Formats: sequence, C-alpha cells, structure tokens
Amino acid sequence: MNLADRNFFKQNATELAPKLLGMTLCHVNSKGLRKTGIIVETEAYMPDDPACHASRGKTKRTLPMFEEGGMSYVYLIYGMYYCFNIVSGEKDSGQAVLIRALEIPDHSHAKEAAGPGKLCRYLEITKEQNGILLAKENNLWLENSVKLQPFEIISAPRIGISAGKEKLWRFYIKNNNSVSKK
DNA sequence: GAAATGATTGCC
DNA sequence: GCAATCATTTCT
Repeated sequence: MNLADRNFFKQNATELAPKLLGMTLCHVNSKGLRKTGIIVETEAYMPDDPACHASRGKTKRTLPMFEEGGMSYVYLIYGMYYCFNIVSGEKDSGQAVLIRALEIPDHSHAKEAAGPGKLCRYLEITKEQNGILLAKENNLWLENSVKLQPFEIISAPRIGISAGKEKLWRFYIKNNNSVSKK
C-alpha cells in the first residue's frame, strides 16, 4: 500500500477489515523502540450497527470515529485493557475496524498479541495513541508485509458483543496460530 | 449525583 | 465459572 494514499481508509469498515489482514502494524514507543506485528484478525463496526460505539451519535469517547478514515480510535475496556481501532470511511460517518490479533515476527513472543487487549499491551498502545493519524511520522503506521504467503480469509460472528451477533463481520486468516478465537 | 456497563483476560 | 477494575454512559 502507498502510505500517502489516505483513500485506502475511506472505504467502509466491512470492506476495509478483510483487506487489513496480512498487513504489518508498526508502533514506536516512548523509548524509541519499534514493535510490529502482522494483522491476522479484525472486526468491522458500522454506524447503523447496535454493537458500534458510534451508533448512538457522537460522544466524547467516540469523537475519533467521526474523523476521516485513517485515524486511530483507542479506548479502555473493562477498566484494564485498551482496544485499538482504525477509523474507516468518510469524515463524520462513525465507523471503524477493531484490530483483534497480531502475529509477532519474533518467535519468542508468539501469542503475546493474540487478542485485542493483548496486542495493545504488546505494542504499548494506550489512550496516548487515541485520535492520531496513522503515519510513520506519528510513530504509528501500516506497512505491506514482506514475504507473505497467500492465505484464505474466514468471516465469522464478532466476539464479546450483545447486539449484532448475526453479522459475520469478524475476519481472520485461516489456520493462523495467532488468531484469538476460532 | 448514582448506578450500570463493557469490542477482555487470566486464574479458580 | 468468574473476579479484576474504571472511564464512560445512562439512568434518577
């Protein structure tokens, strides 16, 4: 992907979510240490979807979801874990893709990012990274993965929600060990 | 102002 | 099976 091409993020979350699979998410933490992982599991959240935080209008928390596609949306869940989302679509539409799991290139850290809370802990993503544009100069960005084998995409119901369970808006790489749930 | 809730995780 | 733990939301 061309990093300058912000239009990539302007498609709907349901279209973007499967396309993010296989891409590498990169973060440079406060100590200047770079942590990366290949995205292997995502979920789409749309404006008219009861499970989506933005479905009942703008609030202080969901403000980044109403910015243009390509922003980050990070929030605290259950008082102890952060979840990282990539905002999608046009400005003011209120949609995003939750990143649920990463495959870590360094084998000694296998499975440490297999889950939305775990990957934020591993990459050291906190609310400090909320509402920033994904770009290398912001220390948080996406890259195409090198030497990636072809893979098959599975779509399945989303995890941990009470409404909208019927929608198959979770996408993951088939047979990948770092996916959080089968 | 008070109460409920949650896009999770790990331990019992 | 369920406790941990707290910012935000949704009631009074």
